[in-house]
Amino acid sequence: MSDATPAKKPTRIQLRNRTRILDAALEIFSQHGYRGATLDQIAAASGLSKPNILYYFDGKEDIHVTLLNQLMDAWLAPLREIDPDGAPLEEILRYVHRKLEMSREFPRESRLFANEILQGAPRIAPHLESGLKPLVDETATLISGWIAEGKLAPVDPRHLLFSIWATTQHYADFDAQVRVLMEDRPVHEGAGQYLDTLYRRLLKP
Amino acid sequence: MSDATPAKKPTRIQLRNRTRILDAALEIFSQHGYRGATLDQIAAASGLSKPNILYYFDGKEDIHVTLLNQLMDAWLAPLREIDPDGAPLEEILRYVHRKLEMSREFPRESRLFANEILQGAPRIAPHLESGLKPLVDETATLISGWIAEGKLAPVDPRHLLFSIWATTQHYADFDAQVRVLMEDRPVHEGAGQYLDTLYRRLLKP
DNA sequence: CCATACGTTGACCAATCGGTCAAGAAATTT
DNA sequence: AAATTTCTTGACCGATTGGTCAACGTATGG
Repeated sequence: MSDATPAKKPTRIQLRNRTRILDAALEIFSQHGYRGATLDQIAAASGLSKPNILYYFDGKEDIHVTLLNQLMDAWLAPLREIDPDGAPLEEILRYVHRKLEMSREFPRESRLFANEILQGAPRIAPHLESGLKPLVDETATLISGWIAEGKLAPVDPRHLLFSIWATTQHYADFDAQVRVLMEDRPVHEGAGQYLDTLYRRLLKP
Repeated sequence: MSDATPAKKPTRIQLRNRTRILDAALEIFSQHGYRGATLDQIAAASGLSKPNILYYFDGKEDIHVTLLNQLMDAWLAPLREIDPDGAPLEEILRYVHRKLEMSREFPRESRLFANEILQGAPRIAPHLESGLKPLVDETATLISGWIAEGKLAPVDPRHLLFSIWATTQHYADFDAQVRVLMEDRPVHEGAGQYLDTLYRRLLKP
């Protein structure tokens, strides 16, 4: 986006170290939030010195913003993959399972996002407005069309999306609570089956 | 609970100031998280000086723990009010609406809780184990009984509770996102109607 | 009205924070 | 292998943090 620097050619070392830093930062930020994370923690987790980290990024906020930018793309991808020409119910269910899978595979990303929204989205608000909102509007129109054609039971498309996000991301964001309450039970399998039932019964015309 | 101090008689002033501090702290903690909140912010918000705050509480963590303790009670109350002798579907739906109402009326408490769980529940874990878990086990047994009697459609009771928490608390915890996507639309009314439909269709035998 | 406990605060402190800098170590180019 | 760019870091800095303390008000009961 705002790439003012020409940034001619990223060295092997640059690429490797930037990746290391971002991975360590994702771990720390998602665990402690923006304010709770410290550069020293990120330095320790990445195996680099603090000044060295500041050599690759302009500062703490720069690292955080970079992470959020990367995150938004991955976050929106599943929504983009909903096929307007597919079978409506199956398309929605595929989206649900995809989101649930992301909660299991990328819990740190989910928590990073949750932290940011919880604090009022101070750094990601522009992305919500310019990236997420148009896509949600578009998807809502698509779903409304499906409903009008009688291919889905009538529900508010936006609240439907909210509930899908809430129920799937819950397993990543509230993992600490889920783990206490589920003890040794297998969580993911049960969740997949439950959510499938939930949205199938809701949406079947 | 762990009231080691005799604490003979709380003065009028003590009660008033402790309340002030806790209210201010709830505002600050829920907005910035534990680490993001500062005693100076809490002092400013409560209208007291920082040393005065330390006169009423042993420290930052003491304030936070006190808030979480108060919160757990309020959090469990609706779950306790599910009537084993009531009509199953209506009891669950009443619980859903009650939780949604709490998200609207006490969003700060919801966000405080979400923050704590997101960080791995470092300070509230004991309460989850000793307070929430037994109650959830009990409720799960109750719901399983209702299902066995054919009064509810068969679903995993624990995942059902997770989805209720997730969908209702979402409107408080992700308010920043919801507000962007809903613009001027009335959020709460639509949410109530949507969730009613969602859980009615899921649970109707 | 005064003694004693309660309440309040400005000034201060050690620790930690994000960030700087100069100087040296490794690569890379010539 | 010399020159030049890239990479790395120990030492340091000002600002902020949670918390302390001595001194000063203020309520209250005898």
